[in-house]
Amino acid sequence: MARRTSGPKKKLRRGLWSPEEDGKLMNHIAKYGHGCWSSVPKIAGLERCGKSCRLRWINYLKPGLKRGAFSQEEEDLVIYLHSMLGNKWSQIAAQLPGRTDNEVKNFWNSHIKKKLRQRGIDPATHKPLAEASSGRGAATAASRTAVFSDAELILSSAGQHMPPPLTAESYVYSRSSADGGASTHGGGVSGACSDGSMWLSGYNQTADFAAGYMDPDALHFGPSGVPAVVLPSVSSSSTLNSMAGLSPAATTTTTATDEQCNANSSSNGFESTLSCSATPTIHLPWLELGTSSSCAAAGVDHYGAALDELKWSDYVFDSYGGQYQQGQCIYGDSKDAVQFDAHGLGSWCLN
DNA sequence: AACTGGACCAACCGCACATAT
DNA sequence: GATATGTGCGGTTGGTCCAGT
Repeated sequence: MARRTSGPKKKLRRGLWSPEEDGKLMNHIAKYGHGCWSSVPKIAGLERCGKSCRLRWINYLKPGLKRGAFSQEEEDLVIYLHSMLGNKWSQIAAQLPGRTDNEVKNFWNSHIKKKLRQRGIDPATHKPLAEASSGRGAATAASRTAVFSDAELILSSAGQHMPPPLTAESYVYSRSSADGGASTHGGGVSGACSDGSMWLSGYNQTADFAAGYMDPDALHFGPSGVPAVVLPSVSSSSTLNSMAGLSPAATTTTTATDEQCNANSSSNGFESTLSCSATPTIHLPWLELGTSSSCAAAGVDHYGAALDELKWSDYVFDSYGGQYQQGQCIYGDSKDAVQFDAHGLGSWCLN
């Protein structure tokens, strides 16, 4: 962070970004990478502060971002991760390929909060509202710590910018059998490795790695050679049991089926049953967890926070390897829209 | 048609932390 | 060690859209 003498203060633009500004920023980053954000606006000819450029890039322009509504699986995963991590939006977003912390945060505040309240669940504590309002369930991280004792204690002790370490108690949704069986659900695939660890796939692996969402070092290969994120094997479910114990309706049963990570939602969509082989089946009335998300939830992989370690120039020119969608237009109807070609270099999209 | 209120979301703000000088 | 600067994060704000009246 070299110090620089700032020149005369120039009035900076604020508010929404124009397509022209986006084009300038994308062209600049495609050519030079962002390097030092404070210098980006000057070099790129933008009347914005570096911070604003960084935000615009991260939240809107960066390749690989998903736009549009959250899927049910994503929603379930957000709820689960929030129950474990609290308002650690960046960590939550790291588990949702293509989603940004800002997007997750907005989605939480505008959709999920309301949804949970309608179901009588305090979105801050993930406890039933009555209990949450009785004092014991004050909306604090401390209360969550009490609920998710062993896992949460470790999570909360982790540095703010560091992904939490994994413990057996942290990820208790699935204990895989050793047969390496796989199941598909909602576009995702999960299964068990011979060492008892869990694999999960279903994302666009190339793009995800390129964007830094997943660490290739964390890969195992599932059946058919599908690269998958390896999740730690688990042998206990104390945390989930404690979660289940929060609700009078919570029950645990044991299933002896070979089904991997089944999930059944009751007809009213209020109660979900997670069922993994040789695993206690956990009913979480206040968590509507879908199948893939239940497995994905188990994969709060600590590699996700490597997300932004990669600079644009790194993943465009090294990792991306020309995998970025050719001809993708940020502004579909704009003549000024920028495309990224196979080498991640910007070009103008003329419609 | 005009107004109002709520929902949604992009962007800003303030703070904490890391690091160079 | 003190200070300045850069970066990242979470909270908040404000603009836009849309349905309801």
